[in-house]
Order: sequence, then C-alpha cells, then structure tokens
Amino acid sequence: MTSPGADPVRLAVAVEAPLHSGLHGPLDYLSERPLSPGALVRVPLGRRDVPGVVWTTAPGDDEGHALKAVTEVVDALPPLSARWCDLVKFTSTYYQRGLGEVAMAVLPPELRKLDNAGLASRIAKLRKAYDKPVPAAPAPVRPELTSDQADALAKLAEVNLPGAAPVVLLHGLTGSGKTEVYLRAAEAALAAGRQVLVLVPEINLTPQLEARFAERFGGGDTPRRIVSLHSGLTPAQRLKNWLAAHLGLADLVLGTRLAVFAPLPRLGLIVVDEEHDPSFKQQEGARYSARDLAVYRGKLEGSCVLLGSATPSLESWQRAEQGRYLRLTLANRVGGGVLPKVRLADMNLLPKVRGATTALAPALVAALAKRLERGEQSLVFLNRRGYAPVLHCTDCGWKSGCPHCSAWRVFHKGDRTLRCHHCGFTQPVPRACPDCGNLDIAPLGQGTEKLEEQLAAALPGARVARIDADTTKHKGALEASLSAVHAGEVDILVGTQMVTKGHDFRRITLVAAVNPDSALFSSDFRAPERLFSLLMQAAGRAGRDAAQADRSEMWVQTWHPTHPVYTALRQHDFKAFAASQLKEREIAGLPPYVHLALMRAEARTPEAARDFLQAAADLAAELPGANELLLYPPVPTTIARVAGVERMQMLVEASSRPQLQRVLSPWMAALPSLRATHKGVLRWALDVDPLAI
DNA sequence: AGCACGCCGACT
DNA sequence: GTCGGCGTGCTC
Repeated sequence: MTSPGADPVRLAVAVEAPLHSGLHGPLDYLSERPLSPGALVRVPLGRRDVPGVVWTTAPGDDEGHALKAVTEVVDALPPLSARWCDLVKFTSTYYQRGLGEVAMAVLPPELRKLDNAGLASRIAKLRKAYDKPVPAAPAPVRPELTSDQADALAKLAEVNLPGAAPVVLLHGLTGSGKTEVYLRAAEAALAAGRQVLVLVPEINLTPQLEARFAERFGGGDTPRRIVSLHSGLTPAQRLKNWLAAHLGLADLVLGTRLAVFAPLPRLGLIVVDEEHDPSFKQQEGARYSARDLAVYRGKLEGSCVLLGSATPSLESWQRAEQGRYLRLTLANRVGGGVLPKVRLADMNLLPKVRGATTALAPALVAALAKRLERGEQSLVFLNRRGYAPVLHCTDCGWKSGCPHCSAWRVFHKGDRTLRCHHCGFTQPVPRACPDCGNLDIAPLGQGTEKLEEQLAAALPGARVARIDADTTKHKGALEASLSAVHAGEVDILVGTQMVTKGHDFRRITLVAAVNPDSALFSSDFRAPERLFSLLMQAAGRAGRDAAQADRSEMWVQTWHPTHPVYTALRQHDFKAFAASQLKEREIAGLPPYVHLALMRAEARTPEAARDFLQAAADLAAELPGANELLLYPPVPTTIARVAGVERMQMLVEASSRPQLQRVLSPWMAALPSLRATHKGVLRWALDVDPLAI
C-alpha cells in the first residue's frame, strides 16, 4: 500500500470512548495517506472496529509506541467543516462529555453503520433526485406586512450586515406574525445564496412550519429544497436529509434540537422559534441547550441568529436589556385581533360546601354556559392527567404510594388502575384499604378525568371531550379528537398542556386554567416564568378568529390572585413580569446572575449516593480555582427514588461562566477514580446550566 | 460502554 | 467432559 517516499501520517481521531474508560479526547492512529480533519474513518478500538472523525493531523514521526492503522477512510463523504468540528468541541467541553461521544451522537445513526460503497450509492441517488426538473409550482403570494413586521424587518436589515452576525430577540405575542418575519428573513438569506436553519421545540410543530416554508419557497422561479431533521424520522430518511444539508443540496433545514448540529456549508441564518421552550435543553448525554448552541454557532459561522418568542427566557431577555441582543417587538395581532380579557376567579371568596371549596367557580361555570348558548367552544386546561393524583383511606390514612418510587400513584378511573407516572408500575385499584380493610378509600385532588366529570355535571347537555396522553395513546386518536373539535362536535375541550401548543381552534372563545397555582410552589425556580408562558400560550388559543376576539376570555382559578404572574397576565405585560422576575433572581442569587452546574448521582441507597457526592465535593475543593466556587451539600432530588434507585444531587455555583468552566474539566477527569471506593454508585452525570434545581 | 477472558456449577 | 453464569480488565 505504501508508495515509496510517502510517510505515514499520524491522526488524532474522535471515537466514541466512554467517559469512565479513562480515554479522553481523540485517540492516535496512523494513516498511509494524508487526511483532512473532519473526514469520517473507521478505526480499531480494542477488539472492535468503530467509526470516528479525524480531528487533527500531524507528520508521522512516531514517538516510540506503535500506533494502529486506520481501517477504512469513508471518502464518499465530504469532510465535516472546521466550524462543525468547533461546535462539537465546544459542546464537549462546555457540557463535559467525551468529544467522540458528542461527535457520534450528533451524526445520523445510520451514517455510523455505512461503509464507503453504501454511502457513495446513497449520495449518488440523492444528487440524481435534485438534478431532476421540479414541476413548475405557482409563485408564492406574500401577505402584506403589518407595520410592526415592516419595522422589525427594516431594523433587522440594518444590523444584519455581512460579518456582523447579530443575535436578534423577536418578542412577538401570539398571533402577531412572527412566522412571517422568519419567512422574510429566510428569503433574504436564500436570495444571498445561503442556507437557513430553523429550530422548533417539538416534533409535532415541524410539519406545520415546514408547510409554511414549503408554501413560500417550494415553488416559483427558484424552488428551494426543504428538509426536516428530528428523531421521528426513519433512520434512512434522517440520513438522507442530513446528507442533503451537508452536501448543500437543501436550502432550508427545519428540525428539533439535534438539528443545531446539521452540517451546513453555506449557513446564513438560524431561527430559533419559541426560544424559551425547555425542550431545547437535551436531558441526557451531553445536556446541551440547542438555543445556546445556536447563538454560539451563529458567531462561529458569521450568521444572524433570530430568537423568537411571545414570552422570552429571562436569560435572553436580560441580554437584550444589556444590549448584547437586538430586541425587536411585534406588539399587535395580525388583522387587528385583541388578546382575550383575563379574568381571575379568586377561590378564597367561594363558599365552602361541607368544608370543601367547589372545584369550579360559579362565575366560570356561568361563562361556560354563555358559550354553550352562543354555540361557541371552550378549552379547559389542567396539567394533571388521571382522575385523582392520590387515593387515601379515610379510616387509617393509607395513601396510594408507589412501592418503587417516592411518589404517589395516580388513580385512573377509565381502566380502574393505580399508576405510577414515574416508573410505570400499575395495579388494579384495590376494593378496600390494603392496610386496614376499610372500604372507604377516596380520591384526593383532581385530574383531567375528574374535571371532565365535573364539567359534565355542572353543564348538563354540554358535549365534553378530553385530550391528554391517555386518550391519545393510540395512533390517530389525537387527529380524530382534533377534527371533532374543528367540526364543532365538541362544546368543551378538557386537556393537559398538549392542547395549548400550536393548535388553531377558530371557534374557541373561552380558555380556562382550573388549577395553575400548583406550578407556583414547585422546586423549580423557573416555575413562575414557565407558568406565565403556558398561560399566555393558552390565552392565545382563544379569539384566533378576529370576529370573535373581542368577546374572548381567559379564566384563571387561583388562591393567589395577587401573585405577579397573574397580575402580569391580566395586563398582558411581559416586560413588567420579566423585570420583576429578574429582580427576584438577582436577590435570590439565581441565573442569569449566577452560573450553575448540577451533579447528580444514582445509587441503591441514598447514603451511597450522598457519600459519592461528598467525596466528589472534596475532590473539587482541592482543584485550582475551587475558591471561586460555591459547593452546596448533597440533597435528594425532587423525586428521590425512581424505580428503586435513589437519587441525590449537588449544586455548584459560580459568579461567571469562566470560573465554573475552569474547574469542571479537571473535576470530571478526577471522578472515575472514586469508582473504586464508591462501588454502590450506579451512575453520575453533570448538568451544566440545569433548567431546574 | 462493549467485548473478551476466566474460573466455577448443571446438563446432553 | 462443555455450555454458560457474570466478575474483572482493557481499549490509541
């Protein structure tokens, strides 16, 4: 193989080597011929043959020990760009995961299995399908811009100069036409010959937005190729779309968080829709925030990043306040519609019946009845499925706990089961109390099943339907329920938060949140922000039809009517809410004023998990820069035991990102040594910038 | 994490 | 005799 005079080249290759193996960073191999960084290869690792990405190359003077040779060079694939490698490297160091692990996790799984020949044939097929002439489609009709949209786009054009790579926060309330701004910004990027990346929080939201982009850019004189990237695609489809992006054949890539790693040779614009959405944070492996990586990638690629939301994250909002992001505002609904009037039902003022407050405020029932009379629809929202969150024995006090988790099992009346929503443990409802035999076991609290009953009882004759994870388990069930709503076969729709996102119910003039207070007292410091966002989103479901907008209402039942969340909601005032929340975060010493990482450990016993975390803290305290950190004592996680595994966590705080980052690498490198002395620990994980603590 | 080696118990 | 249980150790 070796031609005379050609020296072997030494390569550092990023391969998937587990963290605990002690193999960090790329591994060294030899190649008979020079290879460029970003090339896909197969290399021997132990007794296996694994895929890897060439990271760096160096002249081949060997330093003593013999290196193994690369098994295969996947020439068929053009090398990944230096910028792509930079994004992967950043993700690896910032979120503390192995370089190769990150690189392999963000490549399509199918790619790792293919050899040169297989890949070459896929690529050939893909190129042929484009070359094919596209049937002529009518040129798109572009809607007239509102003055808000026109202003925003003018300002965007002012800052989006070549090389400027601005980050723009588009604050636009529901129905104000954010999508049209995305479309126009995309149009400009496409016209300049660049590719556009659009990130959405959920797979369900991709088809809708994809259709909007296809309608605008799929036809006309220069039809554009649009592909989607998310985990719902078949492996073959995902590979195909990924290749189309990488080869520059796709002009628009639309996808969920993993699409932030799509290789795009001519990237010109990144749109992050609903940028505040928690789904952008990956919750396993490298726990990256796709929104934050999009901002980093924009800088890297010299691309404009457009972050859009009706209720921006406080992190993005603060950066806009500081002038680091440009803020553009869409304050009015397209077509002159108004947001529904918000009405608070103060539960403290309701009379008690047999010591208990009625579940539905009479004023809300009256408002629902009015909708029935007028033939309009209502949406009643409760973020808790099942009939009741817990059963209890009125005699001995027994409660329906889960034997494997530190959580209650939920009573589902539909199939008469007790179900644990954390580990899935399900049993038939006992006829009598398992502890004392008493026959009087009663449900406590309220879920969507019960709410459905209560509404039917309060409004005889109303056609009530329920949409939640339980009613939509079977394929097509969600679509069937939604079309029943659209066909006007339902008067009152009961649902969990899955009904609050995206759907365009034209005949709904009332949205009610029955028990939103529960979110206010969760351990999650972002709970008020999330609740506000959720309620704003829910409010946006009402009065979508401009003709009905003025008599649309959002009802909120609450025991805390003076809470800032509800005050701000009533005034539709995100700015005031953000200001008050940021003030609170500053006083409490929470992000974005401090920077956090959360170390979690799982073990058979809480003591083993705690001892491990304590030992990890002792290790951290020895590292240079440790005096800049605040290490909190280990505490049990919110649900301490899930499926028989005990979970503890330890918070690490620093006043700046560099201070935090400085200690993380040596700390994570030192941890595997604790395995020997802490054998009870099943696993540990670090979450940088955790969503909840 | 894989994947193999290795050193003990129950089967054709 | 060997098939296979999973403890232990290694991977540029």
